[in-house]
Amino acid sequence: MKKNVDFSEKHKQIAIIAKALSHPARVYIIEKLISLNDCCTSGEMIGDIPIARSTLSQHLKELKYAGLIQGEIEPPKIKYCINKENWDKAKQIFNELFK
Amino acid sequence: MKKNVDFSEKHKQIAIIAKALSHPARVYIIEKLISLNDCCTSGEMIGDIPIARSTLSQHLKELKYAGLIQGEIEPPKIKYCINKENWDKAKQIFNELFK
DNA sequence: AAATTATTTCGTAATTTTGCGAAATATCAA
DNA sequence: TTGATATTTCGCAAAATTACGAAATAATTT
Repeated sequence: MKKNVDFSEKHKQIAIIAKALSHPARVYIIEKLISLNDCCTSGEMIGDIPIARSTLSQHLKELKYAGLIQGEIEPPKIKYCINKENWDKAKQIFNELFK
Repeated sequence: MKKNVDFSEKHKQIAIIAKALSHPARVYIIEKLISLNDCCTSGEMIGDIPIARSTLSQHLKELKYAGLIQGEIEPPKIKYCINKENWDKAKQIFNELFK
């Protein structure tokens, strides 16, 4: 006997973005990329935060999965950048919520 | 051997608020209270979402703990309301992030 | 080919989150 | 005082998150 209701798509979407921003490491990454207004490697981030490289890598992966960032390979480095399109969508959704 | 760095207070604060909003049930609760521009009991919420009463209660507790809502006892009901002061703070912080 | 550099993936452990139903709590009505 | 109403707390289980170090990958330099 299941209830004939579900969370709305909008509420799910907000939750997904909020979840992506629900760890200080991920907030740091996003703010870094925004404030630089440029891309950045994980090696350039690791010195600022108290976690291991492999853990940082996991957080980058999550942000990528959520669509908020993207990685550009530039051997032997990987430059991470804001995914502007999706970030703008997130912006809209949150500006609406916090209107 | 620990690194001599920590996440900034601001990044931690953003993460805490984002975490509070990282589940569709909690987004639903917040939006409900905002759109009503009024308070609301858990009984008035439960019909709209696919979770048990006890689970809803837990989500309300988390939002209360995060400071985003508050409960006003009006026996035998409890009316939940936005904590306007803290919601406005959250607004500021996120409007800054999504500027 | 071996070493170096930058980063990720793997394996694992500890902790937190999410969820439920049953039982508890508290107030009001009959 | 018994019953009805509204909601929470408890006990538990399943799943997800966070974290680390070791090993793997991939490209370049020596």
